[in-house]
Amino acid sequence: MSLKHALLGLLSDRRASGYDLLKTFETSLANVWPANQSQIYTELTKLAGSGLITVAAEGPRGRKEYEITDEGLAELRHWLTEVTPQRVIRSDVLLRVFFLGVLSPEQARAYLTDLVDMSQSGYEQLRQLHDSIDWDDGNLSVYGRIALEYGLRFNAMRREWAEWAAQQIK
Amino acid sequence: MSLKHALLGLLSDRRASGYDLLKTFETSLANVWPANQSQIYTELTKLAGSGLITVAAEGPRGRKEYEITDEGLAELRHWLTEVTPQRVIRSDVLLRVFFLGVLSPEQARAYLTDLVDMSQSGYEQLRQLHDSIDWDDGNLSVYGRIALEYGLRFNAMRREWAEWAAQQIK
DNA sequence: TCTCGACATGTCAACAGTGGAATGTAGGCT
DNA sequence: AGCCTACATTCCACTGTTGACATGTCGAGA
Repeated sequence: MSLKHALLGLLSDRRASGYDLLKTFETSLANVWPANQSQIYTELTKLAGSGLITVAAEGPRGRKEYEITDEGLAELRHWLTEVTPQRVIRSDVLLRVFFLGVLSPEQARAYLTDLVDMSQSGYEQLRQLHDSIDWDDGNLSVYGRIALEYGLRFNAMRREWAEWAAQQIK
Repeated sequence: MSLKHALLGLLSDRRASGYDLLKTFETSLANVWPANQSQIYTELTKLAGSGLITVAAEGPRGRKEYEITDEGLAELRHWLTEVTPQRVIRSDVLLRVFFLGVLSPEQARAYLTDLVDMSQSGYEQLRQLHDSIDWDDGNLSVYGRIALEYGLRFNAMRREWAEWAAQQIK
């Protein structure tokens, strides 16, 4: 159900078309809640059907600009404040760790050192992104920076863990 | 496709029935790859159909004990060594952060301090689990401890981040 | 002996997510 | 004028996930 709220969240900032939202998902939200084209258009139609958003304007090429309604904003606020977040995150990265015993110690270590690299490059990518944005002191900047900091810390943590883990294998 | 590999992984350690596997998912794998009963039974039937596992024995109450085949083991090894893990993890926790601007600063801060608590209790739960297990030096112990350590570090990281983030809000 | 809880499996509808195909338009460049 | 790219949407088939319902058996203890 989170795609719905991701779209409401983006539309709470500014009105946008499906195409605009698709671009936003490809860039800024790609690391948090990826979504593809078909999913976004389908969800927008559903959201408009239930009155949480409306078509505010139509443009060239059949472009439909959606705008959040009061009802949609209420739903977004409800989700933010009342709905308890999921406690579990499915992680195929970690799932593999449980079964590394079926591999040779060398192969298992290789998996973990690959994770070190993956985390390192993830970190650097986010660092670059961080430096390329000129942060003002608006809401989007404040919360965007907070989310980005999470990504940096997460990758740093995972890197250190994977380094430690590789050493644990005799 | 990871449920498939989770089941293969568990069966690579020892043969088990759907019911056994269900119990394992409820306890040890619940934090990494949750799965419910219907999903597990459906997947086992599919796996048996494609020859990756076989019914090795039948017991009382229609119990079917599954065993991994050589083909299944090969598939598991392939997944562990060749298939590159997903880079993105969907996180509704983090998604909310992007949109905290629609709330008052007090409400936004409350969300973050709730995350502090959630992370803290997650940490303590894992710490208890860690202390309640008597770790030998078998494969399952080695990799189980590594996975658990990940959970501890993750929760610690998230806690510190959420504390820092709450302070960023004016 | 009876009953109840744990054991054990199967099925189905609904929703969420993936990937690809199809279709067409507006505007900028040569 | 013609072409190409970016803009823009819709539909479809398939896979994965959730939750509920249905069904039945074994064994321990009252």
